[in-house]
Amino acid sequence: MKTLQPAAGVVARHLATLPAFRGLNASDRERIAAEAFLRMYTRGEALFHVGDPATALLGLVRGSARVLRTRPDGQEKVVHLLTAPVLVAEVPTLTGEALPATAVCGEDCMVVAIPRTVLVDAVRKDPEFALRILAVVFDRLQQLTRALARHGQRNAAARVGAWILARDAPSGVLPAAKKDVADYLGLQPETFSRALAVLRTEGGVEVEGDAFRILDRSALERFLNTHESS
Amino acid sequence: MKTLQPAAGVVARHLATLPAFRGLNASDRERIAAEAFLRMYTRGEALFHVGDPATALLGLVRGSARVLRTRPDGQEKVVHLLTAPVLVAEVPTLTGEALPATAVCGEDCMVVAIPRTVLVDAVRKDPEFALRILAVVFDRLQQLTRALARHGQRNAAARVGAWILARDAPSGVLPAAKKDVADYLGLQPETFSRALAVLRTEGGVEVEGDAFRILDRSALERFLNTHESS
DNA sequence: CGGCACATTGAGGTATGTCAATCTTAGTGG
DNA sequence: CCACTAAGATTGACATACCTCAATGTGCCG
Repeated sequence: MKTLQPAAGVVARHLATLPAFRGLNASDRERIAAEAFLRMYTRGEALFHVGDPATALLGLVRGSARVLRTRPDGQEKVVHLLTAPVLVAEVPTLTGEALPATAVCGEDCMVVAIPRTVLVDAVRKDPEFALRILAVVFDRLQQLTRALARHGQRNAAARVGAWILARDAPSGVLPAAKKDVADYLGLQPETFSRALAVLRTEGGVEVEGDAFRILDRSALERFLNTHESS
Repeated sequence: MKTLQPAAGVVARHLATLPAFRGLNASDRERIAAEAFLRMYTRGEALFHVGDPATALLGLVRGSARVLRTRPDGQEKVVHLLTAPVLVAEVPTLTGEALPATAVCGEDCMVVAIPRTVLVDAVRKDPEFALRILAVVFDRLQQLTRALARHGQRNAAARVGAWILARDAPSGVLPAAKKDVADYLGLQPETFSRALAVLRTEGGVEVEGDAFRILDRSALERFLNTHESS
């Protein structure tokens, strides 16, 4: 990890890319940016570990990361896949709780770190800002309940297909190594691999390395509909 | 659904049982209570439906309910099991989003409904209150990520055992019909039933009807440890 | 260029889903 | 208050999708 001292305004520009900060007026943003830090992380480095005090809200402005939860038996499960721009650890930072999970960079990342005190002040001064943060959290809750509803549901191929469709982009790059995406979807790497093979032949999806492309969206939707139930 | 006109102070007393409102000082609580409603629902009745506008925060003060998410194919999945006292729909109420799920009473319920405007005012006037709400939301996020991490993990019996252990009570009553608990845990009713049978013989757990009791906590923990992996 | 982690493909076992029949419980109405 | 009815719970038999183990292929980073 390396902390940068960027020119004034640079941090503010990065802030502006983040949800919840986009809606802020420019002067408030600059005020916050003045007290924030810019940090660089390298692939594989941890943004934070379970149990760490939440000293700052992190805005992931470049790169991607995975959030891991450690189970009693020591195994780790991917519970989130993060792609910039996105907020991380906003809730524990506000409530003062310890961080409940570990986050690891999937590639080199740039992060805007906003110290807890600065964030809490911002919420106190501007309740609307608190509501914007809540909107972000709401989104996260939605995603989680969706993921939960999806889990154990459908066969592996349909689950993967639904996830690709939910990415809402005709083409793109997997936000993590396949084994981590597999873990996130609750599958073994082998099953994930086979599921992709099925989607290639029947689902109108092209996958090469970590790049994917939806060749035939309607074919994919049809495939999902014909594999609705478990 | 039936709306009551209780004596002054009654609503305030119910409010005081709810997380996030407990910490409020008495006068603020009374002010909010004066503008809140008390509602009674009967078993099987819906507290709200997906897509409804979130007009009020609901404080479930008596009874229990299940929160359902409808999948594209029309099937429903239990994503939360609620037991009083607990807040429902606080986030969409604050952010003004539509309700993302449906909630159905598992038994007769009593609910304190706090109109959106009253809640938003309270948050605006008292940032500390906003943070307390965030703490509640944080808890929910935690539960969801835990549930997600648990899902697809371990065999059925271990998953059920872990859930019972997480209830954190030596004995109690299932918060919903077995089929709904099963659904919540991502299992078929039959599998759930068999899992309970295993826990009875090997896990030191007694189950009769909807009542359960942990006869031998260490036996249960040992059982879970020996069935760690999937 | 070499080593290692990841990805893919194959084969086989098993836990869980599915279908079906019986038993129990709770809610309804006489 | 009791009998009736329907929904839920349980148990068994069977099918299958996924996990596991293993071997090979591929790409990336040092």
